[in-house]
Amino acid sequence: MQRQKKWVTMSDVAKRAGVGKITVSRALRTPEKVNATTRQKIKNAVAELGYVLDETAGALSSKRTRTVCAVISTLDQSIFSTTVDGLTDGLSKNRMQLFLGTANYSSKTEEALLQAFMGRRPDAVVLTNSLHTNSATQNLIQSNLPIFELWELPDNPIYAAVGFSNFHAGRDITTYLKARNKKKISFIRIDYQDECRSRLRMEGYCEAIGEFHPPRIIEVPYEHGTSAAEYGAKGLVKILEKWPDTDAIMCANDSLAMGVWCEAMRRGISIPEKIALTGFGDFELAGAAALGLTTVQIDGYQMGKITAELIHNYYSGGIDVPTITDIHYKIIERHSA
Amino acid sequence: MQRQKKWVTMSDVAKRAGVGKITVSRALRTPEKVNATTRQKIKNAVAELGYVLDETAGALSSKRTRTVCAVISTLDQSIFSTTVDGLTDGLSKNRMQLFLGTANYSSKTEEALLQAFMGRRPDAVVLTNSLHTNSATQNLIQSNLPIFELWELPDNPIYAAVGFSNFHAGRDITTYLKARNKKKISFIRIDYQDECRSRLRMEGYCEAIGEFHPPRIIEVPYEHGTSAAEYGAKGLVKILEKWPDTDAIMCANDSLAMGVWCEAMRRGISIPEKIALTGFGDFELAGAAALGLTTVQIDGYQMGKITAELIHNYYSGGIDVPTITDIHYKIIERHSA
DNA sequence: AGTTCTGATGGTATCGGTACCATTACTTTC
DNA sequence: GAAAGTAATGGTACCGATACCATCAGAACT
Repeated sequence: MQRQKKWVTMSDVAKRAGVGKITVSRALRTPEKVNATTRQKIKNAVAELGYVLDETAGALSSKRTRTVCAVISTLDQSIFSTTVDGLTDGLSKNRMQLFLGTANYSSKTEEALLQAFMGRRPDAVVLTNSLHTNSATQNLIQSNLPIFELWELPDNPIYAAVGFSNFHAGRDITTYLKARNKKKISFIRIDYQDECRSRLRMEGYCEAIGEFHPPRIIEVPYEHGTSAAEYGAKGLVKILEKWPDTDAIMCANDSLAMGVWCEAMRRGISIPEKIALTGFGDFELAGAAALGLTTVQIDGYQMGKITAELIHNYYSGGIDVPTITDIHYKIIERHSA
Repeated sequence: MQRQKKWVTMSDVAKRAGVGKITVSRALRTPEKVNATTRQKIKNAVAELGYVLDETAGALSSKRTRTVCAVISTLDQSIFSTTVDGLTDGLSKNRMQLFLGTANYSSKTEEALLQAFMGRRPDAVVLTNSLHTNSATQNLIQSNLPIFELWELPDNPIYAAVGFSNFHAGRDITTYLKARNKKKISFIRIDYQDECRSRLRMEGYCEAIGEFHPPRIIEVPYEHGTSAAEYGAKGLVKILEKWPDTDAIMCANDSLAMGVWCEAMRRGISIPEKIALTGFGDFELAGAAALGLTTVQIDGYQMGKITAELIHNYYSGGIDVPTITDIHYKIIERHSA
């Protein structure tokens, strides 16, 4: 282990510029409150010394860390990655930074992570896991921090939610298939632990199917190491066995759909002629140059960016943070259905 | 804006447990130095008051923030996402947390981000962009912090590198194709700004091709909004025009390969019979249940985890951090080549 | 018995900023 | 012309931990 650099302090800058250190602080935080000449002197001193303001110390005295903690299920192959991009971009515009942690679809891990994050005294907390332990929820409420739940719109957000209705999305894409004269529609999903969003899409499917025909659902519990595409491929096989007259398959996400697609290819089943296929998420592989998959598009980047802005508003005062921010979704019609 | 919660402090805990606050600090940091009875009293007081240690204050006095700043090109559809998962997992084991920022393949943005991150006084910095501005490099060196460059092994790391040789990987997969009796091998890559890794793979390809035949390279500058699959599809078209006798295509990443694959499907070109295809990265879409793509696998999660451990070692003393940590890569043979 | 060592604990200064209040000079208002 | 207001700056007391040194009791050694 090597020695830490001796950082230049604000007092050093103040001495060099011939002013009080509080004036240096003001020149950096609220330049408009400092005379232009003084400001220039300080600016020069900062540049000459290579001074970088210590946010750590600032946080302690101002009781604002300008940090946000986000707990994500996982980033790997994940719909949340663009949201994190949006968050970091949006936050850095307001001199804020993001602490990131991954909870692996486990609300127990999420709880432990949140505990550790509380020690960082964040100004806000962002969650993408949909289910939390009781204890975690209690701690979050008691922290009195603005908590943002993303990628769904729960009935009772802890503080605020930014997302869309997975239920409605599932319902609408089912309706889309019915409108295209599909008679027998099956649904595939992976059942992740502590995760309810794909179930909500499924419930939307059930509602839209209604009396049309008995629901045809393939649900597989998630096992570590198995890829979504694999579940999709196996799902198709099961569907062909159980319900050979299926003419449309809805997948709870695009990766599943990719598995279905490839398995169909291997078996010489043409999509969409024999079976129509839809996904969810509009991943890269769904694009026209790739599978050309009809799917549901959600602007995850925007969701992150909006959340960052809401956090900023919360601390700027004046503007109330809405409990629910619906960013909507869009059905993207492509070749597969 | 609402009022912040009044946090419980260490003094509150000390009062409640009937000890000095320094003993509380010790009980939490180095429990073995505190008598078991005292420790229990403190533990009770902590639980009763719901105390969470303020790392912000601890950082100021100990001059160790227990944070790491990572600048990533992007997380969206990115090879870096598993690395970030590995980093956060590895760090949280040692009570450290990750600050994340995205630089969008621009070294200018990276420089600005690093400047902001320096204000957080991190204990280490992790970079995945391969190219940095001069000024950023200078500042990093002067910071005297351990800097970790990932996903390549540069000749002169700023401090240390954890990764593998993209050059060798590109060379080896070319050799793999030659060994399978491929006679005319083309290469496709996207030219990202401030990013050199896929160029290194290409150089590996060139070396392995040698005198075998003149290099056949399709390079397209990246434009925002165009997906890699799209570049792949267009790349195949160009190759068919320029070099109709091509019997193998190497793609600089799996997303490109997906575009090639799908375009080949649409044109009735069979893979691997007519054209063999390889990718890079072993994304989910490459798996056997999906495309069955022969590709190069890199354990990005492990890379992040190892980096977290190196950072821990750096501060634990004793163990020197190696300048180069080669995590190697593996050619995964599947159906496509 | 006197000296030294170890284990357990506490007091005080300090980390590097910002909040809060005070001061000064100069302008504006009635 | 006195009172009040405003712009620019500075002094001092914190924020909530940890570092460093001091203290003290009891064990172990000479």
